[in-house]
Amino acid sequence: MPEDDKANDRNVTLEDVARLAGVSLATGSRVMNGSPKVNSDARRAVESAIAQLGYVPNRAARSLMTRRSNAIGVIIPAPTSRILMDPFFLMFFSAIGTELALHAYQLLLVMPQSYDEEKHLERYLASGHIDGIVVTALHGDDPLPERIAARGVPVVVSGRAPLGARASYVDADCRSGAAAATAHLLAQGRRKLATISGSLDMPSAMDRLLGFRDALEAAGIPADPALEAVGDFSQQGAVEAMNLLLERRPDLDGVFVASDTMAAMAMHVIQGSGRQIPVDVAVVGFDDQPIAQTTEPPLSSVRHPIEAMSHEMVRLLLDSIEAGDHRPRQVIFPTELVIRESSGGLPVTRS
Amino acid sequence: MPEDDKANDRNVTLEDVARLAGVSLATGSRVMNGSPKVNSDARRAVESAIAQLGYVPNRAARSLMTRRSNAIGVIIPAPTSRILMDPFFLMFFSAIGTELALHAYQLLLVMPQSYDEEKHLERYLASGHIDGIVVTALHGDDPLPERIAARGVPVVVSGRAPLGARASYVDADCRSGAAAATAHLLAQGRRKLATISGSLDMPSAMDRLLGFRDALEAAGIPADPALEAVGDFSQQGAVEAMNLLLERRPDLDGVFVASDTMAAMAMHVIQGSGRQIPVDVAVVGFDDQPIAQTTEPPLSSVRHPIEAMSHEMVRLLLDSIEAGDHRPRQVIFPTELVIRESSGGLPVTRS
DNA sequence: AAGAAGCGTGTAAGCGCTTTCTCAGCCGCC
DNA sequence: GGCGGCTGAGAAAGCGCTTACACGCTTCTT
Repeated sequence: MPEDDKANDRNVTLEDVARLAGVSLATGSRVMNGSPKVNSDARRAVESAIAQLGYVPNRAARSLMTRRSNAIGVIIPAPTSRILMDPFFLMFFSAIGTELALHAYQLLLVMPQSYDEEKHLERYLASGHIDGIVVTALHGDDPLPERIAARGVPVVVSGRAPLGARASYVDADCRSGAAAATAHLLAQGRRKLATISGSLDMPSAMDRLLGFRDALEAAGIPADPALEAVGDFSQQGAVEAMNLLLERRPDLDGVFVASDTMAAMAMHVIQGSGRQIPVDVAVVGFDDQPIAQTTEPPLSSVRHPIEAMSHEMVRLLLDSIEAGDHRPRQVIFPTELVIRESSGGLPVTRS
Repeated sequence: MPEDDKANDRNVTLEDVARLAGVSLATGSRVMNGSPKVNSDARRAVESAIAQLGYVPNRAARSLMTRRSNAIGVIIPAPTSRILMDPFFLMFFSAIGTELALHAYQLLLVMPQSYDEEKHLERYLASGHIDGIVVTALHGDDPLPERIAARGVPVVVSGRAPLGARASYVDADCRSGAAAATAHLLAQGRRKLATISGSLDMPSAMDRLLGFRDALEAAGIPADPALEAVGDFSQQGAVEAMNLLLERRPDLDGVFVASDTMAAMAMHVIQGSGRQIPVDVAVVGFDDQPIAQTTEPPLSSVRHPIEAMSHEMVRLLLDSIEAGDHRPRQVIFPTELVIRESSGGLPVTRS
């Protein structure tokens, strides 16, 4: 109570602003919405009144009129999913959230498991509380995006959307990236290449595996199933997969791992077995997350632009919302191989 | 367009429900809000109309009247913060979100970095768009909780709140937990105990270090600064810290690590150095996350009830919101030592 | 010089809901 | 049998905002 301008009983309303600026409510509203048909004197008066009063528009009232919530929902899969534990997600949330805030949209976290029935979730999503939806970490052919899109709510999927879904998606060209990483290992003279993949029911995991095979095939090296192990994007899965690979093919000389998080664990296993990286075994990861720069030795990795992709997802969504154009679009971002010491390539000069 | 009940131009409103049920709007509203003064016949009629029409109340309209948003904001620190990468956070979000959904509240993610000025953030938080706020991962004495509380918005801090802040907090008794873990190592006959701590500007990290020291002191063992290393709750920090400890005191026989994520990494370093766990070095972690059960050997850890704590946070917040009682409260949860193989204690029987 | 056209502004209608106020109907009471 | 008290339900007033519409003023047209 003493020092602060303490919660006023009533918040400042647009009417207060208009009164102070000496204009009508309508003009005040027009200024707030950047309408072009308002005299610059009036605009300035309103703007200064807004600043002076610290006016923040009431979203509820605005929503009621515009039939928009200015909120987009991010659906996150069950927490039991080990994929969710990947730091990748936090970066993703954060990029999406930051971009949304720029457009004065709110980010709502939606947890499907808190709805007892799927119907409830769908109904909630379609009830106008959310202007658009981001769906992540889809397993296989989840029907949710299609269902939501069918109800007229814009949806954008992170990663490839299930075939035939009326949803946009943004993805990285994982397959090419994986192929490039593998080709890079081959170019270092490695011939016994293994891979640790993610859960194969996720398109992104499958793409990375296919890219790995592509590169081997292009080099005329026959595929060896014993050199392919499934991690599930979890740390423990990676440890198990790496142990399995070393046991099955002790003479392997290179590994392509489908995520940096898993790659870091695989490196520890390799080193724990007495092998040197990259001398005995070369390693390339995927995602180019911060951890890639701090492993010992630093980890070569395939970078996909999380920020740019997140921004693109937001752009697609807002476009769709604001233009009312709900045709699905696909955007694929190129990946880039970042070579560090772990793959035995030329170390990049430190920047 | 073909198969679905497609987005109707107009959503179902309470008026539609009331008409179908043959009652007035007011009665419909009373049923929605569980008012006791409504005849059971009328109530049933309304309820069946709601089910039949799939009515979902319009939050905006409701907010406008009640001056509540039925949303609570979770403030997440900068993504650059390495702490944020800990899976702990996802579990935390998920527990909070699930609990909120039960109470028909929404979870809003708020990212401070997307506000160009601190003023904007505060103004936004205080403008009635959010009924209550959860603040996490505070570094040192962040003034934010106090500022927000001063504006009359209920705040609950995860972990100890800065001294003097008018905010509630929920924390685990980390100090006792750490002491118990350390005492357990001592009870195994270990005498050269090291610790890897978190960033010491975080109360929870400091508490764990203090608990470690408490137990040593209680056992009459002099503190040895060379046996204390600071990780920063990151994987890489843990690797560096463990390497440092082994270099400084090659004969150490036990380590207490302030998080399981770090402990898992420390275990790899220990094993990579040719030492056996628990024979040569016993390890105890903190958090009892899923990873503790899948390390090799399984990791002893200090469990704090994330779910229960998250629920308590939500409870405090909703109490405060609904009762209008903004007096700060503190709730401390006890921790529990979970003994697995890594500490050399008796292995628990597999369940 | 009178009407068309355009610009900037104000007036007022509502968005879908909650809640106060009012009142009809019914009980039991003296 | 008239009256207070009680219960349940309806009418209506907004909550703070956007926006269609109307309107006065200036600037062109022919």
